[in-house]
Amino acid sequence: MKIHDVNQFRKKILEYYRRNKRDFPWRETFEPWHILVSEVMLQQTQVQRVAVKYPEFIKSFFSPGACANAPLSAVLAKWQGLGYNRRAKYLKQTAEILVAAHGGKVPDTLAELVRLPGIGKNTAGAILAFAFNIAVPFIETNIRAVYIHLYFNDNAAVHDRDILEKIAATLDLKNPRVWYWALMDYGVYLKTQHNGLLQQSVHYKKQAVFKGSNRELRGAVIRLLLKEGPVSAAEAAGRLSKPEGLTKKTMDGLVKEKMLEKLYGRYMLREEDI
DNA sequence: AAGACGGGGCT
DNA sequence: AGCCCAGTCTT
Repeated sequence: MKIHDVNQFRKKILEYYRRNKRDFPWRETFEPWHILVSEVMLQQTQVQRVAVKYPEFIKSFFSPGACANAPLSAVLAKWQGLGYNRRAKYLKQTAEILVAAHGGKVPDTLAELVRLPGIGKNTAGAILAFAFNIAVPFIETNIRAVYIHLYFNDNAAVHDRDILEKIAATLDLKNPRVWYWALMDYGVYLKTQHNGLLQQSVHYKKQAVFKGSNRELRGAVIRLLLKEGPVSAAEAAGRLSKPEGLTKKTMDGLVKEKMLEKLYGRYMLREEDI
């Protein structure tokens, strides 16, 4: 189905939303730091998993100051289960910048937000909409599905730049917060009804296999370091082989990739860093 | 433009 | 065995 009338399109989305709104903890607050935290957590991570971790994380790091002052290991510990651990590092760095350069507050302009580590144009747009009710076009996987289905249904190679044009043309300037919530909820629904919507995007790409990868090993090593403190490669190998069920080939990365050294450096998990 | 970057749930 | 997840950063 193709939609040519903006009002018809808006009505369709908002009507669905009125009846099927999803409730999440981060939709019960407009507090910018809390919104920012939720948006970083939600990058490439299912809402159901974030819904479990978010409240506890917010309790521990209620303000940018609380996050900035905490050791990275503490932030990482609360992050476990969400994946992509560098986001926890970005979040702490962002908190430090907010304290040092923004009076401990989240800025309300796109230009300032995208300068923060781990915050790109899409997350920045989401923060502006959900924290400040400021309307800027941004794209995200569920929104992408909506526009592909309703505006580019017969196009097998849709570019985000063309979707963004439609997003701009249909933007709700009065209440972007509700509009984007509605778009996302409708996108989730559409994806249950139609297969392969996202494959119509030229930006679609398959993920590399996780099992047996360095990513799998890194995740396991981080968990071990957070639990046990600094260890040698030999100790790590001994502790990981059984409980984590890693293959020998995967474990070789500990030595070959100098995995421990890299992770100690990246996440400051040596004795002297803590 | 392509890869790196976690981990879990669902089919 | 794949597919996908409220993406960002680096090369």
